[in-house]
Amino acid sequence: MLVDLDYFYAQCEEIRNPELKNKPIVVCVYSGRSSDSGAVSTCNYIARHEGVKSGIPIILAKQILKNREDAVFLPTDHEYYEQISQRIMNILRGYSDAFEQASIDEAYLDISKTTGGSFNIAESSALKIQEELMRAEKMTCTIGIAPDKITAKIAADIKKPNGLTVVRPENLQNFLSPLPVSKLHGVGVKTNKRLTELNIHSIGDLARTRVEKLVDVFGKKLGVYFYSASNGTYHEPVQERDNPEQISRIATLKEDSRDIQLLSSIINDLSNDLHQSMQESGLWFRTVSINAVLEDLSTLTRSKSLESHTSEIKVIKKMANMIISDLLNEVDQKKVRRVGVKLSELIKNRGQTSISNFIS
DNA sequence: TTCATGACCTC
DNA sequence: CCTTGTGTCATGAA
Repeated sequence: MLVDLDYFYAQCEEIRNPELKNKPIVVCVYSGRSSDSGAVSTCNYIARHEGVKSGIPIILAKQILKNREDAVFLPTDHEYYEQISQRIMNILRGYSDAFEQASIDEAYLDISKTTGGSFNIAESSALKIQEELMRAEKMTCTIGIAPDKITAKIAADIKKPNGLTVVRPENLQNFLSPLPVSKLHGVGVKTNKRLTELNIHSIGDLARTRVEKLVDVFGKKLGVYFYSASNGTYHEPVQERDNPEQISRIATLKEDSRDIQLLSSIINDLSNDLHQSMQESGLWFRTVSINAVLEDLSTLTRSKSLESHTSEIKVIKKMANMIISDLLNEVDQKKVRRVGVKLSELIKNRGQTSISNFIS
């Protein structure tokens, strides 16, 4: 079962302030370059019906909604959404044999045992979940149920918001085969184009393609994945995600620059933020990366690794500053538009009690 | 094998 | 007109 919380950030805002419920709500990530620079994170369905969607520039959303005087534009309040998410995830976990939170607003539940494999029982569990989330948090969600994670996710996409779609094993092939390959998790614009060039349009087309050919074109992992997912034989288990692999912060500069003083101070802020978050979760790092988006929107990454893990803020700043000055030299005249710091090769530190310490 | 990097994807 | 954050994989060099 895949549970997807509907238009999550915007719905959180509706819950905080129910008066907004009959207005178009647009939750925005403001970049600070100019008053309305930035992009739309999420919006409610009233805004969607007018043509607003995730990812478009805020200024374009304002254009689209210029005749809706009731439109509301809000900045993201991640802490608040996180609190609601955590409470809901705890409720959902209670319905599952195994639980996997995929993002702030999505979770997979293995319900094989609790339902004894019955899709009818699964369907009524889904309705119960929807009732409970409404009662406890006033939140709607959309649920997909299927024999595997990939199909459950596609199923949830069929009817939303507040929807429920069940794909039973006997309908699996018929459900999947007519769908466009772009419905598959992992097929974005680029991959879709490559598949189209191979005359592979539907998931059925993909299922009929020899796995050797897919591996040839897309590599081992993706090729095998496409083959099993399209044939409904993707059997990856639902499993709790452990510590993150990496943690990063990124900022957009007020204006493009290559002033090392300025860049350095931004990097220090990002480093402080990262360090705090590492402390809270008891993580140590071994690799520091700098990600830069230049004025021409090209991006590049540079990284350095230590011999052993550490949690020292001084080390983050020192490495990050070394990398950024090298990087400025490398790109000679180009200015920087955005800069980010990433810590990776993470481990849970000693002294912090956790299951992972006992495993290793 | 490990490291560094870019491409791509998702939300 | 162009945000933020997390993750996977392929590739080539060390």
